[in-house]
Amino acid sequence: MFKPVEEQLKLIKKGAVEIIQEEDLIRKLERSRKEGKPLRVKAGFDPTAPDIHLGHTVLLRKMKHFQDLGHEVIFLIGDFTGLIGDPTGRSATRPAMTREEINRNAETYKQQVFKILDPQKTIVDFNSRWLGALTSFDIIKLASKYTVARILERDDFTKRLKAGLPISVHEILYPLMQAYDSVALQADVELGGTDQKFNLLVGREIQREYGQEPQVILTMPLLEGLDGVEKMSKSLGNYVGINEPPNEIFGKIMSISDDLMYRYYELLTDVPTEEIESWKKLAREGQINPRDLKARLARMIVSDFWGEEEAIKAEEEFDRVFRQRYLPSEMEEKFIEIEPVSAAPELVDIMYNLGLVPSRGEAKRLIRQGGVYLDGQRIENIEHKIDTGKLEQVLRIGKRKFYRLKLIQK
RNA sequence: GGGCAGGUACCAAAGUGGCCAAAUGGGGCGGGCUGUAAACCCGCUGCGGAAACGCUUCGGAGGUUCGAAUCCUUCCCUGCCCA
Repeated sequence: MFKPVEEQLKLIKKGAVEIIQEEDLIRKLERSRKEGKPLRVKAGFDPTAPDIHLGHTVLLRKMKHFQDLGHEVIFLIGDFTGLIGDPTGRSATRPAMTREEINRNAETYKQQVFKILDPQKTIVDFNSRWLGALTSFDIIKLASKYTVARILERDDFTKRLKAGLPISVHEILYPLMQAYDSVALQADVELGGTDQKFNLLVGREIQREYGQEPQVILTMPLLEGLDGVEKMSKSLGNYVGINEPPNEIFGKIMSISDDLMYRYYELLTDVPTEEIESWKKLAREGQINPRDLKARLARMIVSDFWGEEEAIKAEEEFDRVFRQRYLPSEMEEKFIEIEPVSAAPELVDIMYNLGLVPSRGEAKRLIRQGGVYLDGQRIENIEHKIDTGKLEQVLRIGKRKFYRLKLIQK
């Protein structure tokens, strides 16, 4: 049933940053093979942001590898810990989520992750199931198993402490809660980004405290966002959501730097590392245009989530709009009602009233800076009035936003 | 509980009675260059106004003053030291 340990290990290690301890993993794999019992592999996700982006898929792809090897993968939704808020990055107090919201987010989550994971083989669980059932007594008992000094070793905390930023008591509890998840699930392996290393390690210690064999931890690199510097995250706005329309995904991938492109190949596709390296060389020598490599990457990523056909369509559309400078094949339609007698409306008002810009000032700014076009004609005058004789015209704002304006005579 | 230092725009951070819609950097947006690259260069970045200018902003509330981000009172929040 299970492949030889050596072979499994090779797939597991692909792309991983660190495995602690590798010997433990080998031992667990050997035992699992001998007893015909799959390993329990856990990875936790925050329910407050059910929008999965490419950054998450690095981890999901690793989970998939374990599934393919026949192991039991637990997709853990941290609905309880989510209420505490992960100490990484201090956001404002989170509003308490209702059960319905959590369920709804969980559904959204599932629908998205199953684009990568095998739904038949994935166990979805919620940590409120056991964390919510802990009594104060249980929590104190749990808290007694770790020391403040050790918690404060954590890099985020050290930094915040040094910078004079607040750390709330409940945040100190966060790693312990996450660690307890591993106890409750009797996890053999826990996966996470490199930023999770600390939390994952606490899991090992706490499991030991509760008389369990410590889990093996495997960390995956954090995917850089579109800017190529910060890690991909929704709040930084440098992300590609897997639910985004094919054209969007394609366009976003095309806008990344060449260096980042190779990184994405590495972490988001199954293209072997050696091949990526050889492309790099060919591109440097001018034998391939990096643009073509990038288009290929974009196509691969789009087809992961939307299928081959959509990917090809997205590429065609991209070429059409940005290489050949044609209009997009589909544009959002906006309707404008015109009073027959009154004067023609100003473009600024139209942009503002349709909600395309946040204020009239912004609309004027865009026009002054030459970023607004009507039917391909750059508009220079901020007092420009639209031609009411044309019942349909194309409004372009900046490089990417196109709208089909339709006038309706009242 | 006591003492001290702070809270400024999306973020960081200057500003300590009028010249402050508030320096500077980052981010964002627009333009240029291009491969919709990246890097780089230029511009913009509270709201209204063509402009002049007006209006609303500097933790909250109140006050002093012709005039407050700046001074006073009070409340809330954060950090440090002491207990």
